[in-house]
Amino acid sequence: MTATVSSPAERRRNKIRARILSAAERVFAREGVDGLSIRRLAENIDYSPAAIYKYFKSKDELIDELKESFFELILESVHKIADTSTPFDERARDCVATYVRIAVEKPYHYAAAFAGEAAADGPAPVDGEPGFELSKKGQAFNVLRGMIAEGVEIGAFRSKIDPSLAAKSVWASMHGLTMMIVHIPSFPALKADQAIMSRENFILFHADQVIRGLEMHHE
Amino acid sequence: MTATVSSPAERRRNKIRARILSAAERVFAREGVDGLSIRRLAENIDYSPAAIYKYFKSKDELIDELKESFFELILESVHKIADTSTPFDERARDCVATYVRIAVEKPYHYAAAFAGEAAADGPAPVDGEPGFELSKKGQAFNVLRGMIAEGVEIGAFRSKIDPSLAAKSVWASMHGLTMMIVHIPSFPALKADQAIMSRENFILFHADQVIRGLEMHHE
DNA sequence: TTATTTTAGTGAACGGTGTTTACTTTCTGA
DNA sequence: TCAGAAAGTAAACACCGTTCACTAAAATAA
Repeated sequence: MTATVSSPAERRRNKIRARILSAAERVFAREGVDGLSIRRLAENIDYSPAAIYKYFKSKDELIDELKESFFELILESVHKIADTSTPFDERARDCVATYVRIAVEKPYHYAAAFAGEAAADGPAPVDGEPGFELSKKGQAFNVLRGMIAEGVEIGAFRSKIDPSLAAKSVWASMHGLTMMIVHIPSFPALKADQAIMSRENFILFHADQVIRGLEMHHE
Repeated sequence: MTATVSSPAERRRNKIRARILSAAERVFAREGVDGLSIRRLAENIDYSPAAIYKYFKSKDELIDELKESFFELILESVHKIADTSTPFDERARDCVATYVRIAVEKPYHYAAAFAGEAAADGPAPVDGEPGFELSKKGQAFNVLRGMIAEGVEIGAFRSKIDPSLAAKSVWASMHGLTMMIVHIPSFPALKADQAIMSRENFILFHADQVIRGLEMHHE
């Protein structure tokens, strides 16, 4: 279908670019941004350090691509669940829980995806700013907003809720849990004299808690 | 009252240590952990870089002290509100909102306080592990747990809630909002066609949302 | 007071980082 | 075929945290 617009040279170039990225991905997933140095990376793929700069403007740009494709993974997974036909409550809970689960599997990716922004590429786009809607992160946010709008429509959530606003609040809450788990390996450990809750169950508990904040109160 | 256990030498030493810390604090608050280099710091206070190591074992140790005294500030502020006699609902909301406000005033401190842990000093202590109760972070957590326990006692919160567990969930939610604001300067921006909510109001909205998750549902 | 030991502070170096520049080689399009 | 672009490199620049051998000064013991 798609005409082969790429020349052989171009294809070879993309292949090497991809090889660099995949080598970077391996190191980054295991050791994070500090463990990944241009020099080590270059040695891994048998190039000189300077060669990397023929393919990427900077280390930041390289890592940005890793982060973006990581969020693509999250987006796919969440989308898959959002499109299910399971009952709304369950679906909503699974959605947010999945977000956390995937993120926790690649802690360095997730942490870096947020940590880098303030310093680097200038202020990161948020909902309502150009660029956000296009980013994978932005698309994931839109899925979340859609679900909340659906909840309001079917009467599960309070009617005065603004989906955009609520989505940000829910996102913040799930982001917080994720960061906690990512940064504090033993989270959520509990005192010896109390019932120990597994991480998986805590994720569900937290998701329930967050969703409950949106629900109708029949008083 | 307190006997002067410190020799003149010791006092002078502490004074220089404090001068190093305060110079570090200034740079760190403005430029974060990456902007603060031992070499720059040494130049600021007219010492050689090596001199710093007579007072601190490593850069990490120095920064740990900045983080700890930052959380002392948070703890103080939250404690002050928790001990008020204002109505419970309001008090709870102010408590969590204050946590976010203080954190946002020193974004680099807050981010570093969590980001550093996974890599550096070994796994950070959580509730139930030795060391946590003593840290300022741990003490702040205990204030939060106390408030939730009070809410359960007076019947404002669902009775089946375990305060320790719920406190972790609430903490995660507020942590998430804080991180969002810290990392994404324009958070929570909204679309042009929607009502724009100020950061301050969003913090309160989020706090309400989180607390609502704990409340009794009268169905 | 003198002799000894501890402490404060330093300059130079080690091994590491991201990045740039000047240069050569290789490939490609006309 | 041949000019020009692109791929790749070695060497350097300007940083970084940290250590080590060393001197000078202060505290302690005799």
